[in-house]
Amino acid sequence: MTVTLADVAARAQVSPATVSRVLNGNYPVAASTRERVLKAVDELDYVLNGPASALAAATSDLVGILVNDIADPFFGIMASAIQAEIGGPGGRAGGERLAVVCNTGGSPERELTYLTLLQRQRAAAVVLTGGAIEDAPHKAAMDAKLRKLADAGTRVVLCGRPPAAETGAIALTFDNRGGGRELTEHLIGLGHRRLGYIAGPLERTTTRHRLEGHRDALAAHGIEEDARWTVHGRYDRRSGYEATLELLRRDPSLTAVVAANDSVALGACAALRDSGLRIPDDVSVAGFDDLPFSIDAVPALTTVRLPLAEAGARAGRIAMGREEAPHGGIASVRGELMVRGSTAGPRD
Amino acid sequence: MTVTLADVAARAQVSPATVSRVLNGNYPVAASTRERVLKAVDELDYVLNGPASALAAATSDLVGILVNDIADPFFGIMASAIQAEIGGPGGRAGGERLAVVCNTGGSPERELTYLTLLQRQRAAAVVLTGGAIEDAPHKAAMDAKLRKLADAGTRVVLCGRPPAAETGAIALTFDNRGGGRELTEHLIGLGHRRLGYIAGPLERTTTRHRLEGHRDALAAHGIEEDARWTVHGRYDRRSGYEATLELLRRDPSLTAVVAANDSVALGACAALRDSGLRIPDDVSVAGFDDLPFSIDAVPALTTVRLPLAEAGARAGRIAMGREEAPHGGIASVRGELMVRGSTAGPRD
DNA sequence: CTCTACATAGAAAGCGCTTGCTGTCACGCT
DNA sequence: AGCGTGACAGCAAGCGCTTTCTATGTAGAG
Repeated sequence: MTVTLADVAARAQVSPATVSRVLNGNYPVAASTRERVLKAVDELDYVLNGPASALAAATSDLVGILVNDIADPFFGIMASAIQAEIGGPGGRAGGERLAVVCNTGGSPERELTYLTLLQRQRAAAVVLTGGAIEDAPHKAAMDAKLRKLADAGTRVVLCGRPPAAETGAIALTFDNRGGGRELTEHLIGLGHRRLGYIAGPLERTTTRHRLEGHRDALAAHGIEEDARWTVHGRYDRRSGYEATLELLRRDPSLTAVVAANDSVALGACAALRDSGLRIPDDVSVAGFDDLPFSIDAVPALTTVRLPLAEAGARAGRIAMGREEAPHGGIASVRGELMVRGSTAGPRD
Repeated sequence: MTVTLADVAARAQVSPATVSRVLNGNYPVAASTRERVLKAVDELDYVLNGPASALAAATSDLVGILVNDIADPFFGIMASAIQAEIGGPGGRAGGERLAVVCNTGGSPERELTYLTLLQRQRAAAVVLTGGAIEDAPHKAAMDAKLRKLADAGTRVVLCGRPPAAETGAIALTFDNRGGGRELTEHLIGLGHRRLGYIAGPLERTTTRHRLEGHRDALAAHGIEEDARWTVHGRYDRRSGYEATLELLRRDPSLTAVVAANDSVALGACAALRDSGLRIPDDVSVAGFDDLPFSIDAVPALTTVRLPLAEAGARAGRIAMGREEAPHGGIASVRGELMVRGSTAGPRD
């Protein structure tokens, strides 16, 4: 049968209480006793029963990380950074924590369900990554859930997601709007006047913010936007490919294409090439995020670098209470424009 | 305070046992009673206490997924597929399970520690992805651990990892050797006779298998390998870049470079370009895995496609007991050679 | 040499849930 | 009418651990 605390206690000739104290190390235990206990633990190959201690202590060492798509490096990088700070094994933090990465697939229901599951596990903290969904009822439900989690003592941190007022959640928000503006301004500065924009899914805050930044830039430079210049799609390569063809169909005179993110931009590049257009000679292309592969595109992608790993690490530390939350519980994280080969002045 | 089962029972005017049974749904409960209970649950906003039920039922709904690097799409894709099958929220499987993605960072200790943590949580299943580490003591420790997990009722599945004999683990192994052989044979078929090989870290089984396949192919065609043609590095772009420069330094007459995986291949491409060499005109390049971005390289990468998502899904189903394990507990998953623009006949 | 104080160790009461076993009805059969 | 039989519902005993409170032994203080 499975070895229990009591077995260890018996073997070490001490009470279960003592064994527990040795294992948790927060109560004075004489060195000799401790040693005896440790020896028994080792000999019996004892492994603590997680659920039992969680129940008794009313705390758990699980930390939830919600991501839209773990197969996407955008989330993978953040998750990795968060997890490193959570201090799974190897982390410097004392107690070993288990990071639970939950893949919502961008679905509102799953987002909520995962939160419930985490609440059920009495998670020590929860980090939500990536943009939120802009649906009033869903947002209300999420906020209520977050509030409840926070009330139950779970630390809630938003990483790359807009603040959720009144929920007690700490927010590290990406300045998508600023990045979008800067990127488009760069293109305008190069002389572009007819810019296509491949946006992400309509209902995501990230999509809206980046698009707003783009439009802000256009407006600031007196460029009137043509409704045909914006196409919505998903945040993936395929979508970028198709959207670009659509854009080209609508207005073949576009001299630049701004994509919702790097994957979309790569798809755009492929579509342009397949259409016989050269980058950046005929059409400039810009992405967003600066994922690792973006520099390997040919030509290398001009994009806005988001400090994914840094933000994730910070979110992780805050979740662990190892770093103070930003003032007001909200911090904006800026992106950095990376100008590379995929953008240049228009031909005409 | 927090709402407990008893509170719900009181409100619904039934015993705690009945509430539990309604919630777990595996015991006959009259429809009217069930309704009353559900109503109370809803009204009180009750959330089951995970640790408590895990303790009482001696089972948990946690499933561990061990990956080397969650930021790497190779693992991200598998993790995503596994998770989808595990049936987190939205999964068709009945009980909702929480996937715990553990990032080992390729470290043996962390691998082991995570396994202990999972054992502590009494995980329902554990899926280990990617190659194993070839260190006898570590392998022994891992096997012992896996054996223990299996004995405790945790289903253990290896996905893309060599079988671990006598541990009771089901293995879905990638045929890295076969893929490596096929890839190099393709190059040889094109006429290449001087092939550089950028291998991964020495201590990984994946590295060895792919390299062995490469050498098998060389041997089969009577090509004597020059020791200078193999360089070891990490499985990342950077490493590929540096290794390629090293390879070029050692033997500038190489006409092809075979990389340990696609990221490395991308780095190799960059290094070649930076060295003024054209791909594939001057040097052919081949990768491995066929990650999504590989097709976007210019020229598109010739590589061996590994059915990551399919294998992950299968592993997930097996872990959930939703699919029968392969005969003998071991199945080999083949890769498929994808010939694209980055390889062509040598110039001379 | 007695008394107080401190450092440890143990006893025992739960933590919130599951489940085997024991009722209790209401039927329908003989 | 009597009773076997299901279909439900409840009782109560834990699951394995943490932690408060209490007991004990020893050392320094008076």
